[in-house]
Order: sequence, then structure tokens, then C-alpha cells
Amino acid sequence: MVEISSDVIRGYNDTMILFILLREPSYGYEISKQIRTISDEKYLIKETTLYSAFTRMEKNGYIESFTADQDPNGNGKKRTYYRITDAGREYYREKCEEWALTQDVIQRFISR
Amino acid sequence: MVEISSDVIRGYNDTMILFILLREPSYGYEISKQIRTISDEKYLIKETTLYSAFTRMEKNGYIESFTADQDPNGNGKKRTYYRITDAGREYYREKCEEWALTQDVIQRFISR
DNA sequence: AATCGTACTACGACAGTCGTACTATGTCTG
DNA sequence: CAGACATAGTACGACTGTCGTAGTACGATT
Repeated sequence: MVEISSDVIRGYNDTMILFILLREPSYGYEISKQIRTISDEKYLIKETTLYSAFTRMEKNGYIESFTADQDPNGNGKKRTYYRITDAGREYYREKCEEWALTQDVIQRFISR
Repeated sequence: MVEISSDVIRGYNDTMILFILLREPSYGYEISKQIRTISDEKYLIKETTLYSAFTRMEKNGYIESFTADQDPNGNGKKRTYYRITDAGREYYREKCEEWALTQDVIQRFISR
């Protein structure tokens, strides 16, 4: 079984999170489940990686947090949601371009 | 100008080096030039990254070093050459498989 | 009563990469 | 003939994204 190494993915966890947030604001647990689903169970982001990505990206201005009720009927329990900013959208676009280049380059060193 | 970030490439410098060494033994400066050429000048490996990769990979048994004359006429000047080992070839194959998987997964989070 | 799912936070370790700097020799150029 | 440039490295510490471990809290399920 081949596993995705943390070295490769490094820097692209942010991209995955932003991809989810492009559609609508979301929160940790939900984002984690979506990444698992979208990747066909091939990639599970670690909790610590996820939450430290939130902190970093909010500091960098790529996302904004706000709290909202877990239950729409509002029983007091809150969750921290994140929404992507314009800077985040721009950063995401750059990462997509970078990915195209990187993919192209690394591919030249891969034999199958 | 989009640049390849060190985060993405992380872990794949080793793969590039091994790819070069699959053909024949080589040494630092030459490998560095080949990586630049093969990547169409799109990627330049840093000297420190290159040489620390040698140290690490030799420790892991993926490559072996030996010294040889710079000049075939042997004027005394020596260079450190590296040759790939069987373990190195196996590691390279694994990285290629890993790359296929990683590429597939990340691609799902990229829009263009 | 205990387990599981949800929803986090804290903290320190790890490791590949990078920046900076330094050494040394040979060759090319003005 | 001096200075720049190419070759061929070594040394060392900083950076940072990721990971391992651990702990908290609450509701629902069994």
C-alpha cells in the first residue's frame, strides 16, 4: 500500500482547505470529512495539521473565522467556521498555477 | 512568474537525484546541471539541498560514494561520485508509485 | 455505564530545505 | 596580469509545515 508522504503534500493541505472553502464557509470537522471523501478515502488530513493550517492561514489573511450555532435551532453550542477571503482566492489561484508547473517538472523525473 | 516552492518539491529532490543516477554514477555539480537541463531551466536545486541529500541518502543506503579523478588523465584532482544501490532503485520505484497517487489526489483539489 | 462521534486546543519533536558564508583551483577575458 | 566566472564542494544554524501525544467537553447510542 502506497501512502502519501507528508513531504509531498506539504503546502498543499492549505490548497485543499481553500478548495473546500471556495464553495461555502465550513469548519474543521466538516472540512476533514470532505477531504477524505473527495480524495476517495486516499487521504486523511491529521487534526493537528488541519487546525494549525487554520491558524496560519487566518494570520496570513487567506481565511476569516466566525462562530455560529451548531444547531440551526440554536441551543447554545457553537462552532468555529472559516470563510475564504479575496486574498485567499488569489493565493489559491497561485497555488494552482504552481501545481501545474511542479507536476510538469517532477513528471520528467518519474519512470513507470 | 510562478516558482516551485520548496514545500512541494520536498522529498522529491531525492527522486530527481536518483533518476539521474539510474543511468550512471555522477557527482554534485553534474547532477545539478542535469536537473536544470531536464526541467527546462524551470528548477534549480540549491547546493545545500543537494549535498545534504547525498549525506542523507548515503546514510539510508540508497547511494554509495567513491572518489575518482576529475580528469581521465589523472592529474590528482578528485571528485566525489555517487552510484545508486539496489535499495536506492527500490526506493525510487516506491517514490514513483507514491507520486502517481499524490498527483491523483491533489489534482482533485485544483481548478483551472 | 461505557463507548463513539463531534469539535476542538496545547505543546514539543522532526526533518527537509534554505540562507549565508567560506575554501580552493582552473580558465577565460579585458 | 588582475579580476571574474565556473567548478566542486563543506559548515552551520534557522525556518516551518507536519506529526505524535495528550487532554477537554458534550451529546447520542448501546
